[in-house]
Amino acid sequence: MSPILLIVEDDIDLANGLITFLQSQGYACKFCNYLDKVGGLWKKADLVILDRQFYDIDTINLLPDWLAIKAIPVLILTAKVDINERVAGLDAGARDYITKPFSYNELLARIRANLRPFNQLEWCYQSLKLLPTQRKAFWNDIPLVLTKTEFDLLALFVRAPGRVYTRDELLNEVWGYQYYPTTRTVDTHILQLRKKIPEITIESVRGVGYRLCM
Amino acid sequence: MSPILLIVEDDIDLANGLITFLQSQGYACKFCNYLDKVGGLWKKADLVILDRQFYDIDTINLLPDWLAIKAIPVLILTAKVDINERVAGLDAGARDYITKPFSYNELLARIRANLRPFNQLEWCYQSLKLLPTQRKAFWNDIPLVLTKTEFDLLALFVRAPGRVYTRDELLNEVWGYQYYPTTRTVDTHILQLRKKIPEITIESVRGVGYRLCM
DNA sequence: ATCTGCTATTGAGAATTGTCAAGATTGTGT
DNA sequence: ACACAATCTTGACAATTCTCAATAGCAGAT
Repeated sequence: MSPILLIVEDDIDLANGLITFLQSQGYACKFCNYLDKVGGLWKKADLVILDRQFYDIDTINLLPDWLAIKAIPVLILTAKVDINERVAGLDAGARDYITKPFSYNELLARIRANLRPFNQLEWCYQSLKLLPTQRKAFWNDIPLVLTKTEFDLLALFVRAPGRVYTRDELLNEVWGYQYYPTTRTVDTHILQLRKKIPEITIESVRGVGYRLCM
Repeated sequence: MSPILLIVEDDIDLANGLITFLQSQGYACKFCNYLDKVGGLWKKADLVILDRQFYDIDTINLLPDWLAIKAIPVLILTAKVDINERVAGLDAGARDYITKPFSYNELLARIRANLRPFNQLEWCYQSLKLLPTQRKAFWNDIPLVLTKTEFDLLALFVRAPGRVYTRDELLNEVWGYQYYPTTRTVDTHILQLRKKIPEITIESVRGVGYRLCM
């Protein structure tokens, strides 16, 4: 399953070039040149390439709101080379800052570098260790017996400890977009996890969803 | 508990300047100019600033081994500006690549960006801190217990301190367009917030609405 | 002084979540 | 093809928490 890149750019020619190149490198690309559609696409992306100057709007002002939707790495693309501008961009939540003109190869390297944490071989949280490729989980190196759904659910939480996932988000991420069991199903599986690994705390956030405690 | 930075650098003068500056910014620094000691210090660090050219050694060749000890963000510092060199650095596992001469402020921003966990975006107002993705709120790092509605309401105010929201605006933003309880409901929740966080001032603007004071 | 809008408090009802057990589905071995 | 086991889904019910409207009293504006 190849990572999904979201490209937010007002210059369609530049975007087209980018998309062609990135697709040739095996990335699925979504393109957006309407700001009001960014929010919807953001949810489905794994990494965002964001043009800082979007017509007359400075996109870093919108960045915090978007990151609140889903915290994923953002590479800002810009013509501004001023250092204070870079600092502002990074402090707004961007992972990286690339000035135009840029080399495709460098962009690619930075995409790889920022996507890397997502396809790590090993996820750890406290004494909990997950090996996603082997689909094995351990508590203090003692193997845990988890079903497929339980593992997927736990993996999602471990990748972002402390983050609150709504039931809808969990259904999307774990069960997939096409299939919608009732939300009771989520609860039941959370219950299972809590039973199987009493050492970890999965908090309910009333009215919102669940969170793995930090 | 301040983050620990490991500085691997052969130029002691440069390192001293860096360390002085970074310590003044609240980071604990460890310095290393013997490569065989890097491994030991690596374990204890939260982030590494690595000079690419260490005497006659290209440190990116050692990077994968070090990262195997512990996967932490590495910022490479270098005089090499060539793009292929940057790509090589990032592909070796570095999170970022900074070319000399560099600005202290930009370095700082990149340290912050790389130390910040993916989901740890913050909205701050005075001693009030909100983590939107975690839906957690703190006053002076003391956690506040807020319900969903209270959190949403507070988040709205914190994102625009000083701005006056009318009751209608609050109903739209927090409760959603479709649902209209009486406006008394807003008052009740404002009251609740004031009770739970006496330190912040939510002003009533008579005849208009409410505002978070600056 | 009067009126309008704000504060404060309460309890009923609504909504959400925890828990369990039964039924449906899938996978496995014979 | 069959039986058996493991897993997933669902609905029911209880327990809990939250919301919101109604009320009364208060304060500022004109």
